[in-house]
Amino acid sequence: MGATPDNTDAGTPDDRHEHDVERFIEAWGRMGSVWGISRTMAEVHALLYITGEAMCTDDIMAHLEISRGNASMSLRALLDWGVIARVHRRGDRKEYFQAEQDIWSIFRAIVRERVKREVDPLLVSLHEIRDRTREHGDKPETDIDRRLDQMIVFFEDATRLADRFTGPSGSGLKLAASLLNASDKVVGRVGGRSSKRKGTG
Amino acid sequence: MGATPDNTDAGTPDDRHEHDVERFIEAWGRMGSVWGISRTMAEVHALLYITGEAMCTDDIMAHLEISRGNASMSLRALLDWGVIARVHRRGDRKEYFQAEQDIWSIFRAIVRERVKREVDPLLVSLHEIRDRTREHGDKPETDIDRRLDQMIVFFEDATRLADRFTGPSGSGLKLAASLLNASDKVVGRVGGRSSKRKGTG
DNA sequence: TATTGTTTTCAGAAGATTTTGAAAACAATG
DNA sequence: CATTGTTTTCAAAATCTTCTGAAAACAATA
Repeated sequence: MGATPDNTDAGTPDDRHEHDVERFIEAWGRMGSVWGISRTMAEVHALLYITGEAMCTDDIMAHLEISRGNASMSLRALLDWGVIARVHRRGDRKEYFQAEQDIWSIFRAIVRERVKREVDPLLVSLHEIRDRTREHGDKPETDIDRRLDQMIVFFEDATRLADRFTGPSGSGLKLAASLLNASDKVVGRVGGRSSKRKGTG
Repeated sequence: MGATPDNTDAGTPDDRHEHDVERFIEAWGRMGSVWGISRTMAEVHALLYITGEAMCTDDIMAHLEISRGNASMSLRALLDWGVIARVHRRGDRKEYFQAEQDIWSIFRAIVRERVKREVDPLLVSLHEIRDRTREHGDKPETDIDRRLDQMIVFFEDATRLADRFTGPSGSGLKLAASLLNASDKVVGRVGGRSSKRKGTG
C-alpha cells in the first residue's frame, strides 16, 4: 500500500483524503483515554468509522501497522462494546468488520458500557458501606453517613440520566435536543453571570 | 468481598466508622480511572471528602501509606482540578487540605477539566482536518466529509451541554433536575421498560 | 480425513504510568 | 544568616498496561 506521497495533495478524491484519514485516526486515538479504551482500539474504530468500509483483519493490520493479535483483540473489544459489527461476504472466508455509522448510537453504546462497568459497581459498594453503617441502628446520622447518602443520591441520579440517554433508539437524541433548547428557559442566558446570592461557597 | 469475620465494631462513633472510611476510599480509588485520575489521587480525595476534615500531608501519608512525594503530587493535582482547597491554621507552619463538600461542585470541576483537556483539543483537530479537506473547493461533500461534520456537530453539542452543566453555580443542578422531570414528557414512557441497574452480577 | 486459510490465545517483551525517597528549594523564626 | 520545619522536584525503581508473534484452535473444503 502506498505510503504518504511527497505531495500531500493528490488527484483523486480517495488520495486527497488519505492524509485526512490518518489525521482523524490519530486524533481519535489520542481521545481514547476519555472513553476508557486503549489507543489502538480507538484507532481501529477510527479507521472503520471514518472510511465507513467493511475491512478484514489484514486490512486493519496493514493500515495501522499492528500485530495480528492486537488487531484481533481490539476488534473483539469493539464488538463487545457494540460499536462495530461483523460482516460476511459471499465466497470469502475472511471476516469483515464495519463501524456503526450513527454517532449517537456509538455514544450510547459507550455510555451504557461505562456505566455498567464503573458506576454500577461503585453504587453496589456505596450501598454496602452505608447499610453496614446503618445496621448499628442507634446513631442514624453522622456526617459520614450524610456524605455517603449524598454520593449515593448523586450517582443514582446520574445513572438514571444515563439510562434515559442510552434508552430506546432515538430518545437520547430527542432528549439532548430538548435539553439544549429547554435549558435556556430553565437556566437563563448561560453567558450571563446571574447575580444569585451564593451559599457558603 | 469478605465480610468481617471477627467483630470490628468498636464503641465510639469514630471507631465504628473507621472501617467504612477505608471501604469508601477503596471504592472511590477504584473509580478513579473513570474520571481520568490515578488511584492514589482518587484515594487522597476520598479520604478528604469522606472525613470532611482538613488534613496535612503527614496525616494523608500515614493514613494511605504513601510516600511524601506521591502525597505532594496528588494534592497538587487535586488543587489544580479544584476539588480541594488549602487551609491555613494559626500558629501552625504546616499546610492543611480540605475537600470541597458539595458533590455537584466536585462533579462540575471534573467535567470542566476533562472537557478542557480532552474534548477541546479533539475539536481543534477535527476542525483543522475538515478545513483542509474543504479548501480543495471542488468537491464539497464526500462521505468522509459528512462523517467529519457529524462528529464535529456532535462534540460541539456535547461541549455546549457540558458548559451548561458546569456553568454558574447551581444551574447544573437545576438543569439536571429539570431534565429528570421533563424527560418523561419529552420521551414518553421510557421508564416503562424498567431500566434497573441492579442485575445479578 | 488431510489440507488450507483464518481467527484466537497468551507468555513474554516493550512501553507507559505511578511511586518512591532523598536532595533541593522554600519559608518562617531566632 | 543560620536553624529548623515543610514542601517540591525528579531520576530511578516498581508496577501496570499494551503489544507482539508464534502456536493452538477453529472452520471450510476436498
